[in-house]
Amino acid sequence: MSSNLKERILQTASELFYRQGIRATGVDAIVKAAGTTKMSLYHYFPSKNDLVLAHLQKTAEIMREKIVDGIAARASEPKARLLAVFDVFGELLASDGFRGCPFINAATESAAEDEPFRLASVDFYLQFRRRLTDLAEEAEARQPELLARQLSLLISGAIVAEQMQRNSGAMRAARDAAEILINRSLDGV
Amino acid sequence: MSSNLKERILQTASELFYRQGIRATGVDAIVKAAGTTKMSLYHYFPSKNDLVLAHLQKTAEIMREKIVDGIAARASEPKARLLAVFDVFGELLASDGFRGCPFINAATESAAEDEPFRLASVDFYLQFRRRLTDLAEEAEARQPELLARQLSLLISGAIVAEQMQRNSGAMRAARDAAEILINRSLDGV
DNA sequence: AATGATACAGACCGGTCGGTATAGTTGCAA
DNA sequence: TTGCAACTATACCGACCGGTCTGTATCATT
Repeated sequence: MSSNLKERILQTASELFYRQGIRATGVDAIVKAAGTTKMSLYHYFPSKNDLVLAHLQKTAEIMREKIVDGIAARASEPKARLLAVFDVFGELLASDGFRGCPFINAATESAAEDEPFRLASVDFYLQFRRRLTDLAEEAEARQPELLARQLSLLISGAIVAEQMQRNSGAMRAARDAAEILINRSLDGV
Repeated sequence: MSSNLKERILQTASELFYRQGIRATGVDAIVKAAGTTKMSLYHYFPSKNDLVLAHLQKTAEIMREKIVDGIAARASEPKARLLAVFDVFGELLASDGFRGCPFINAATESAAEDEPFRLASVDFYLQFRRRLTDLAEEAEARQPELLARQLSLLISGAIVAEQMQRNSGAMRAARDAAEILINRSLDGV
């Protein structure tokens, strides 16, 4: 049985990293918010970087789950499932603590090209696009890869737009555009 | 005539802010790279925040110029000018030092909702969308605001996609999608 | 009663942060 | 030649950074 202190530290760190940014969140702040001590934190996570990495991996898992479940709960037909992705994200963008995509943010905060948690972010992004490609193939799109890439552009764009300005209806506009692109790619309309 | 030391400091700071991030760039690093001293820097810019603000304003002006000139150099017909925007950005994304959109990055780095340089970023974003709306109106799009917003989503999305993975052809895919949306909005095809 | 794991308490390290103070140097104009 | 402004040089400030240190309290197992 894994320690729940470790979980609590990771949970607290995740929230702070997402809310304030990774660089902007000091180890002391995490320790204080989690109600523990530095020694305990460094017992479970050898360095801040390891903690960041754990945060990104956990977040990736949660996000994947939310997306998959959200799609399944909304639609079963291939074409409708492609559109459901936008509804899932629309809900995420509308939630209170929304501060943009954790992975885009992390990639932006990491200066160097090869920083470990930059790779984790890229990884999530590629996996997400892969998932969209699968959906596009199931829907028998004419160019599944192209369609998936375009839909992912719309989603990423809407995320950063909403991060700039809340309640701008960005995801709604993205969904409308997606509908056109999907129809065009499926029926040639 | 304004001092060229001030210009040199601002220029140096701009490069470092963009290349390494704003938070990650210390005042000492700027001073050293510009070959001057802290006292001179603080003579022209009362605080690092003022320097950041000046950097964003200058960058915004340069970007606006590049976009306007780039469009004018490529097309004159309203519809072609809408598409030319994507070619302009395509060139920017392909340039060597590309590290994403300075304004998206700045907005991501600013934790608080009301940080001054977050507002500067939002401002540029809104002005850009406004410019797209003007182009869409000139092209007699049926819903100029909606079309402009959707095109801006594609562009923002392509920027962050390219930031995650270089030479991914994101802007090309965005352009293809844009063509479909534009045609649809103009001719009802 | 002794052991070992878990966690807490808090001082401490070298280094960097943004920003300031004081003093010295240059070059140009009256 | 004097004076003044632009600029340099450098030491310094308190605060914070990530990370390590010694030591102690708790508690279940043996």
